[in-house]
Amino acid sequence: MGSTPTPRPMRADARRNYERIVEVAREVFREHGPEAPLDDVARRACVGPGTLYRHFPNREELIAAVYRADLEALADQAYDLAERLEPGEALTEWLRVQVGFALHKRGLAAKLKAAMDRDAEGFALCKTKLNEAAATLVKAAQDAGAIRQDVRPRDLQLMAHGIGVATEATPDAAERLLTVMLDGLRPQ
Amino acid sequence: MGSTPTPRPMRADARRNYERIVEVAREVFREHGPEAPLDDVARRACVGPGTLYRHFPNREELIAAVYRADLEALADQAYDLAERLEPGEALTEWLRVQVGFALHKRGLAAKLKAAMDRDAEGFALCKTKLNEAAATLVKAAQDAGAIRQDVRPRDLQLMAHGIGVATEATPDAAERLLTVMLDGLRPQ
DNA sequence: ACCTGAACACCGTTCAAGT
DNA sequence: ACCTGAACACCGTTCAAGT
Repeated sequence: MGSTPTPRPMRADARRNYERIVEVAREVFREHGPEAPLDDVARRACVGPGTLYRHFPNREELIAAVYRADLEALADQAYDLAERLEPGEALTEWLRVQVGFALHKRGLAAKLKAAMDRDAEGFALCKTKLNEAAATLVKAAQDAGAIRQDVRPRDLQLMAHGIGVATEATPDAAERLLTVMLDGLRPQ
Repeated sequence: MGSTPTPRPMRADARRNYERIVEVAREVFREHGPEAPLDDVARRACVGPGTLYRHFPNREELIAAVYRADLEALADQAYDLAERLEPGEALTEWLRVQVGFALHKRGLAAKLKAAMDRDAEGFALCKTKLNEAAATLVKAAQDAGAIRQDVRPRDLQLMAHGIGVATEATPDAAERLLTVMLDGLRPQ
């Protein structure tokens, strides 16, 4: 399988560069969207373009590095919500959070999903975490009779993503779409 | 307002070029997706890149020219369905068609929506047509009590778009998402 | 080993010259 | 008026030289 053979340690200066690049990339993506020139990232991180490409062979890998942490936080939140709220509410809240995440991100959500669908290396682990989190919430909600049986965890993520990207330009519609979707999720 | 002052007639050879470019662009976009090099389009249409840019100052305008007809057909279908089916069914069918349109298009749907949101000149008219078609179907369905009152025509288009782009890579999920959405649309 | 930055390739865009 | 295609600018990517 294409599993990483040995995640060999990094030399101190290499690690420093790696981390500065990720940090700078986050800023640049926020300022200029996910299509911002990678040369700008390299320049602002004070490294040559070659260094950037050594660490991140393509744009998707850099995006992965930047947003991995956010996605893992999203997975963690699922378990938090599961502890604090009843199953139906927990799932509802989580979907709300996911839509919020997709919103206001200047086309980033779409790029993120594309990268995850294409199995960008850097996403392998956090993709699993997200899937497991979704499965946990959905199963609990189904067992509690809060949502219908004929949806899969994946469906919920897709819906949240769809609503997020669709309403990116008109966030006021997001709430109405969520309402419809949540009503549709109730046992019919 | 920024309305076109006079859509001056085109010389015969200019019109020929214009139409060949649109035709070729449709093929190229289908083959290589909506990011295909415009130079390829120009080359295959046997015109210089300058000619292409004269007619279509940017990629979005070319995309508009290519898909305008499809979108107007989509609007026409709405009225067809409204005649042949009862209001609820007509709306359902139309949403299904819209999702199908967004599907299998290699990221085109997202580009299309972006272009329409940004009000690309070429879309001005067919955008209105689509909005009117959606308004007609939604009003009829609401008057018939087939769907809830608290959704707007725009919401339905956004949902269809969202489902389409979200399930582009996994079309089998589209059906399940549509079911949830349609159930959520019923008067609660 | 890793970094650097010049060099290359590609593609969108412009514009002077031609018809 | 419109078309042509060379030229330019921009940006992703590679690689030889340096540390």
